[in-house]
Amino acid sequence: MTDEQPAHRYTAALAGRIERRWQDHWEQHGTYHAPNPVGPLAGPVPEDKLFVQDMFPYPSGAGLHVGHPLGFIGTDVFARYHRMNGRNVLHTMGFDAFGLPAEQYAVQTGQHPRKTTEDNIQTYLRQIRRLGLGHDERRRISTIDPEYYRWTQWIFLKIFHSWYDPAAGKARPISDLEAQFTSGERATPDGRPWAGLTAGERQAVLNEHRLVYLSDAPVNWVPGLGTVVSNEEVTADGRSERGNFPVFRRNLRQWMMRITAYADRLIDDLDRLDWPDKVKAMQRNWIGRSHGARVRFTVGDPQDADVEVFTTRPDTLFGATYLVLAPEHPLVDAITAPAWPSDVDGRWTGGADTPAAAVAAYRRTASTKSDLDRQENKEKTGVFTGAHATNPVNGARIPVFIADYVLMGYGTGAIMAVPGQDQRDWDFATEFGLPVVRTVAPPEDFDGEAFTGDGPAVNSGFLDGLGIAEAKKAIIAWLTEHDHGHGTIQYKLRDWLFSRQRYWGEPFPVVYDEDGTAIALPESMLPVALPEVDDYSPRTFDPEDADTVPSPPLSRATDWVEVELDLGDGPKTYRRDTNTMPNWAGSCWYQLRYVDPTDQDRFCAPENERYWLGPQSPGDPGGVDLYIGGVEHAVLHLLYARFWQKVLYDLGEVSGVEPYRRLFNQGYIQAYAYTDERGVYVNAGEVVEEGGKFFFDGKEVRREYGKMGKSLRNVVTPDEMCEAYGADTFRLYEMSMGPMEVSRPWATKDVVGAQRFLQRLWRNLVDEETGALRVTDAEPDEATLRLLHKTIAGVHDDYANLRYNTAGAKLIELNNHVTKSFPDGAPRLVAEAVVQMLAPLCPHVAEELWQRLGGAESLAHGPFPSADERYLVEDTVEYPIQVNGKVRGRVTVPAGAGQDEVKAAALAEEKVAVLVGSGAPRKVIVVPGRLVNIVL
RNA sequence: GCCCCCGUAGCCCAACAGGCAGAGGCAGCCCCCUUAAAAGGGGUCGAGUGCCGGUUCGAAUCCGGUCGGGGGCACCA
Repeated sequence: MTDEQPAHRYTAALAGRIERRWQDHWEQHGTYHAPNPVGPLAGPVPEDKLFVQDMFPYPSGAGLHVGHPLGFIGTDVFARYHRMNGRNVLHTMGFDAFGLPAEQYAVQTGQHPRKTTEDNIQTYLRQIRRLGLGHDERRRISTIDPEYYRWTQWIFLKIFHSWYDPAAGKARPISDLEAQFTSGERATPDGRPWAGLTAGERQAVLNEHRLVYLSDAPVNWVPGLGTVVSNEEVTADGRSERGNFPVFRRNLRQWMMRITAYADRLIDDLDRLDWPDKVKAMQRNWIGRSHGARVRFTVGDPQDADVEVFTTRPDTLFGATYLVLAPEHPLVDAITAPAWPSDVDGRWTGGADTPAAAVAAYRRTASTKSDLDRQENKEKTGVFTGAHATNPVNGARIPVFIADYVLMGYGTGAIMAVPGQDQRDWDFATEFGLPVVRTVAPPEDFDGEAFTGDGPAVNSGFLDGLGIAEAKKAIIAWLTEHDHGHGTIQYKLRDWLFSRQRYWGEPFPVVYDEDGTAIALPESMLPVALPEVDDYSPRTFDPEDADTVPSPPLSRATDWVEVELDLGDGPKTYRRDTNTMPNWAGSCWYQLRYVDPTDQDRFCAPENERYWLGPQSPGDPGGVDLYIGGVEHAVLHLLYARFWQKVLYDLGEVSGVEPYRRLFNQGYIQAYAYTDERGVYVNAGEVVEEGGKFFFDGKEVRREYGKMGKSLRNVVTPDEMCEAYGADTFRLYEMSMGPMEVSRPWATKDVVGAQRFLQRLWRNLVDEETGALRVTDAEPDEATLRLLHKTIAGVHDDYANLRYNTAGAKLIELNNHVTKSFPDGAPRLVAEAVVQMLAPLCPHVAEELWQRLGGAESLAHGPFPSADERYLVEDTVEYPIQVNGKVRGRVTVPAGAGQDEVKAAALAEEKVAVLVGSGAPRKVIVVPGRLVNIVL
């Protein structure tokens, strides 16, 4: 059938030939090479630059489906548009190739992860090359390349050798801290002079301050993965984000990064970013800053201990009728009374004979509950410790409980319970028969339980009558003055757990001496290469078995682990750290390496960093000009990368405080999937629709909507689309489906619309039978010029604002006009402009047509047409005339007509005149250039 | 439970800062080309904007409520 088609029709086959030709051309000519100010990639640089970046892809073994390139094409169109308009555009793509998925894929396929990962990268590169993305391929990087991770390790060392100086509000070299201790400017923790401490003691003191430190705190242990993971990688229901395995809290010695030191700056600088509000909100929420106070309660009869609580509502202190400690709270044993008071409430004892027995039993039950159980079951439980505390503000004697609704991990692990103003406390108080004292007067008509709204303080002594805000101030001043507490800020954010017990990651540039002291390796020993091992598979465990311990694969590489080094005091034997970094490490700084991918001496030359990523104006945080990716990294990658950027900024290594100035979340391409009567997925490509029902192989199937994936049997690949329609058609279709940020269903049957448009456009310029150019030297008429310039103006605006769907529509509209008005071929003037405007969306066919039109050079660097104002202003305006808000007629008046003129013309219009009748209208509204509304 | 976003022709989507509901594509229908067909050409049909109420001369657009869909957070003191 194809042999019947005209020889020069723009078919998939022709598109394919054109596309391959131009892809080769671009590669050979380095069309998308963006010059740097200095270094190996230096060249003449225009002042006006643009750095566009896609979120670091992981080269999956499954290859791409049509959803993946959506963002890549989006950035490419934006980059091409700006490149055509004269800017120096940096756009490239590398690979985030370390990490669990790569390792799991390798284990599955029985091949070394380096092999599978590198193969996958090749597949990926082949797939994205076919899409015609204008990448500077000199800047391809991969996190698994030792020349890349050498600098990841280098940054780790920088962070390790730093501490956060709260006084300066920034990170400083640890040597500054050491100098402060040496000079006595800063006292040692126990007051001894610095010189009096042993070397080990000094290191221990410094380690307390480092931004990277080893910690024995409880961490998230995932036996099913054989590794620990960070808080950010644990889902709300207490399972691992990857693999969905149970997560257990265990004390393990692990590397942590002190991201909490940056909590305030990470929140405050969000205001300086051009990011979706949703993502900002998620980060604010994750960091969870809350202002409140710490209050000390004396516990015991007589005084045994001070229990400190954190509260965001210190103003309600007079209403605290009991205290609650987390079951794991370290003071519980100390305060638990030897016996119940004689009049103890039966509900408080848990049926035990002594408080100690009750506490032990309660702790046992609590520890067997998973986080999920705790969350799902919001019934309040707890037991009385037999102890009482004294409310510092009024001397009231209040009982102390333990209950699992108080979490050890937040605040101080202890609360003052104010049932009158807190629903959780209300629920507990109701369950246990505890008194309620309202300290904020609810409105008259309030019929709820705890009242959390604002109102005047009551039952609160010197606070009475004050609103919440003033009462907080007053009570904090009182607590401070009487040494019962102080105002404070609390964060939900925890330090970042930075080690993994996996093979496929960056090794730590750290060794341990015979005492087990961690020693950072000197820069000269970087990179610490990942050793080749036979058995790289992680030791995983029964996912439910909490009592297992991690066993890093690197610990089995004994001849790598034991190493003889001269670290200053002669050759000695050390043990290497056998953990690897989390896969987030590589993506924390990759934009810096894109800027200077081949620099041997530094992770990025400062001149290049300033040019591409530096602040552009006072107050500008700096960063990538447009960063496109999915919303799923809102608090993982994006938070970690911001943290590293800030540390590097504090240390003077980079000029901007933020890595990504503007963030844009593209939507997802989703797809229908179909299941048969057994619930088994059937090949979605073979399902047919009939009368609103769906059939596969003649049998009705059920339709569901969601992701595209192998197991759902609904994957459509860009390769298939390029084969069947060509890459330009595919690009155009993806960009036409809707606005970039909206998720939408994939519909292969709709792709033909994009292809028809390109065929029509091609036909307007090229004779389908002979291949000859069909462009004429005819002067376009006025109407065509008006439409042309209106289109140019609109398309500029659309491209600049990522509205590619409407840009495409405007080009179709213009082309339709050309088809109708110029059956003998397009006027050259119009043809050239159309081709130029098409180029960002469909670069191959645009290059081809441009060349046929006589363009000597690639269209990649322009020209791009600009609109002539002359054709944008109309000489006449058609006004719709509304009568009481309904359109009843229309008049055409000169564009310069005054309001009175328009009004007169409107009233004279015959249909309107009939409606208005003889009486005068009550009101006539003339909206200049828009419409007339007559109110009767 | 709390917070955020979205509901416009059969489907995907336009409509800038309240001013004529339709730019574009798919499907449908008609016609042309064709022995025939369509991934060809030309044309055409099609919703009053989820629902209720308010503000306004005028509401898809602003406000309140409600229903439906999607997302985030969730015993964080």
